[in-house]
Amino acid sequence: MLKIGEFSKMSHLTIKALRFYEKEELLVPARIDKYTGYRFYETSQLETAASIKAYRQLDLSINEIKAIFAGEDAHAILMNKVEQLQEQKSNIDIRISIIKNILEEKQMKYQVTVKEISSAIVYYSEVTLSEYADMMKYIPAISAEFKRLNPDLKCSEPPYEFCEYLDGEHRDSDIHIRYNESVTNLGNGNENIKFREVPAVKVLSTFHKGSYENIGEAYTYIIKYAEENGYKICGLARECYINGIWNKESIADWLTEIQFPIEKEV
Amino acid sequence: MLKIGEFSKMSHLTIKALRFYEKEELLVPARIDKYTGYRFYETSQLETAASIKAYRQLDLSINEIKAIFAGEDAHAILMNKVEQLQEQKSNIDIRISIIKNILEEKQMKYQVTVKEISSAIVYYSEVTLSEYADMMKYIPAISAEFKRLNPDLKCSEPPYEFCEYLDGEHRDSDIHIRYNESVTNLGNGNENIKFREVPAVKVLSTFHKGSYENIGEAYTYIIKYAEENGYKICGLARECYINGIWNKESIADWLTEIQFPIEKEV
DNA sequence: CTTGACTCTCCTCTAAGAGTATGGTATATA
DNA sequence: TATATACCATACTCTTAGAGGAGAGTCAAG
Repeated sequence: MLKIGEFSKMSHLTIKALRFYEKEELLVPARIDKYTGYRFYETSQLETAASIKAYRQLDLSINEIKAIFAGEDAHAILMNKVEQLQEQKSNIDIRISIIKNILEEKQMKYQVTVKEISSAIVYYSEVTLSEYADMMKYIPAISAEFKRLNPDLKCSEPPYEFCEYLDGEHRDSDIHIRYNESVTNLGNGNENIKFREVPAVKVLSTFHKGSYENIGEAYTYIIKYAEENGYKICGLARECYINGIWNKESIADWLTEIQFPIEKEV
Repeated sequence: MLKIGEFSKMSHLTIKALRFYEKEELLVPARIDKYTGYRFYETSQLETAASIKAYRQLDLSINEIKAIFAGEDAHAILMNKVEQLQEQKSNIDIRISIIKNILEEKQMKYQVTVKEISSAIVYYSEVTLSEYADMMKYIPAISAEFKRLNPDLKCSEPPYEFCEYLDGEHRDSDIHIRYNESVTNLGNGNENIKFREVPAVKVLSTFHKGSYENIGEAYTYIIKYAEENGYKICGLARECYINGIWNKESIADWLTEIQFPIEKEV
């Protein structure tokens, strides 16, 4: 009979771990002294101890080991574990790729995140602007027309409004855009204003601060980021206006989120 | 000013996470109502929220993010993180390889673990046996001679005794072996009994149960295991006698540990 | 005034032990 | 026999990054 310290040395498991395994009923001492509470192990229990240690080194949880000891299909459990490990590995690969990407850039002006956007009902309107600056006249006009047609229809809270650029390329004139704003229900449209449901989607998101002049950088960055980290863009970018001339005096305070729908992580 | 629920929706962070980030002083609401305790955020804080989210997706800890926000060298932190992730990945690779190895075997008779053996002083004796069965006469004789030479020298508790096979191949006769037993101090030797210090080493370990007849299986298994999982064997195998004829009647209860020194995980 | 939607704080829970405090036990020595 | 030391016991807290829930206060609409 071995006291816990001796058994600990022979099994190369810590005393803490041995006591813990007893509590978990994974490795119960052969005898426990009734009066002193001292635990006594048999050398034959070294085998079980070694099994536990081997399984733990494979990253199996205590419960998985218990299941194996209880006679559950060890093969299935191990195959399952391989899958888990593979997935962990591919997650790590993505992270490494992203960090390396950031390190190469030497600066971290843009932080890109993955978000799940849930589906929403929006009213929308398409128009061709002669120049970018017309946007700030166009949006209030659309918004006003929507309100006139649907005086009782509420916009979502918090608001979700975004612009899509339909040309698929950057333009300084004749900019064909679609303005969207999320609402609670379908409403009345006309030739300018229509309704649709935009489906739930994953997006790559980043925030651009300040003037719209150099917002192109954010687009460039996020597109490069997607390419280099294995995300596939599967839709038009959404430009979401959070702060701008309508509520912030200082251009430095303007804030715009850019979202790129993606298919899935590869 | 946005209430926590609104800010949560816009930032795609949970309310729980936002309150947690406040407690950690990572993202403190722009204003907290003195009487109600309600948190109010500014839209401009979405940027910080996005940064936190981006860093979390890269698996940076809260403390690392705090360090970056506090102006510490983000580059260094990220490079450090890449190293961490690489290491995690190679650990996972080893585990996957081992599990696949096990799955191919279809049976799991042997569990292999990695152990750190600390350095020890041993007395040892080398001899050539005409047959394997002579071992059980030889060991008690050595042990007796050691005691005669060193009546006051104690063996380690718990005992650590092992045999090394010096031939580097399996033999049925003329077996050249070295028997070692760990003691607390150097002692008196002679032409049969010598002392040395065996250095600390990592070993692959497995337990063999039952008769010595088919102990070769354990050797085969562990060698194959080492090869297939990138461990490099860097020394003679040690056969450690735990239970045997001297204390167990039933052959089925005999227990032997086999240890293979390894260099490092590749 | 009530209802329902929000929000608050405070508590516990996660995995697998490590660390520490306090007190009992075994054994060797003086 | 008394004690010093090594060992063992239980019980508590701590680790990550929040999630889940209880119970109570707050806000806006009807």
